[in-house]
Amino acid sequence: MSESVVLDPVDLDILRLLQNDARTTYRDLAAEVGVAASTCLDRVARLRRAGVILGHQLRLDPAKLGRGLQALLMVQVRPHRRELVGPFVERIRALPESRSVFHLTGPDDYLVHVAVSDTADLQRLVLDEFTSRREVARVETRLIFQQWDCGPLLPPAAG
Amino acid sequence: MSESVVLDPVDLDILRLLQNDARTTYRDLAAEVGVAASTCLDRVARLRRAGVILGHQLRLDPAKLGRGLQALLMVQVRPHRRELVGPFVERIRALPESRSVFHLTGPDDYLVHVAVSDTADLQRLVLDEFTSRREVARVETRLIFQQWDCGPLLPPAAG
DNA sequence: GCTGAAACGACCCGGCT
DNA sequence: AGCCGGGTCGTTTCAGC
Repeated sequence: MSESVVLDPVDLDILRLLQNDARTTYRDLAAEVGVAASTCLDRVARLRRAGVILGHQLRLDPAKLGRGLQALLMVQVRPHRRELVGPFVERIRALPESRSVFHLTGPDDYLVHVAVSDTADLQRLVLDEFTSRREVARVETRLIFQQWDCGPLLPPAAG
Repeated sequence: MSESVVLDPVDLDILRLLQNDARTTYRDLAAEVGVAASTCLDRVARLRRAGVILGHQLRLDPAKLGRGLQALLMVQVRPHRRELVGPFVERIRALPESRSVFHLTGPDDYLVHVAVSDTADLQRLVLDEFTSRREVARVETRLIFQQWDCGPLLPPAAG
């Protein structure tokens, strides 16, 4: 499923540029990477088919949508068995406050990134949707002061 | 900076659809939400100007790029002063392995989401880029088994 | 906010290296 | 095979209503 794909420098340039702005036209792309526009089209289609490109996503500002407070919830689910954690994850994913969910190694089984209106909203979320659940053994809440996104995700230098 | 913006049901529908596929054409968008294509264009431009829409991003599969292992690093930076943490964050952001960085409340000051090739690569990253730094007091590494993205980020129901 | 028309970009195809 | 160039068609975009 996740076999590595052979990517030449042109592919990497294309990905690098599209990571900055996924709406860059093939014409501009072509001018930057030094091939014809139609070739860019072919390359992108190939990367899409190969599963390297998963999709185009809109990045929104949570604060502008009335969700100015973000937090990470570290959750222990006990007992940690498939028939319990499957429904748990699906319930959490369906919450409008959830942004992403991680299943982790370590003492905390899950980490949930949430965006809420304020601390009262956060308290409600934690109490009603997490600690009230029988399978949730423990929740630790960490507020997010600030978040940074990092440079484009690209393969190791060695190729 | 992050004042809330007035969004009517048409704006919300547009955001909801674009979150699913940011490449939906204005023509299709218009048909779905029940306004003219040019109106959709105006709405999106307005949402962009208002800062609700931050940008269009390509979602890539880290595994396909030779980064099949992801982890969260919880980092204590001591002393936790501006002149130390500013450069620390910038250095971490510049690493090709970094995906995002969070400044948090709680015992761990920073959480860093990284994507690496394998455990050897992760060990190298932790030893060379984190624990070897004087300002890094402690690093706790949690592997990511699985990650889920959640539904579209939208305002609280009350509107 | 809609309509229609002009400009623009995406995309397909046939030939070329 | 992969790359290019042009032609066609759909989309975006803007002026006027």
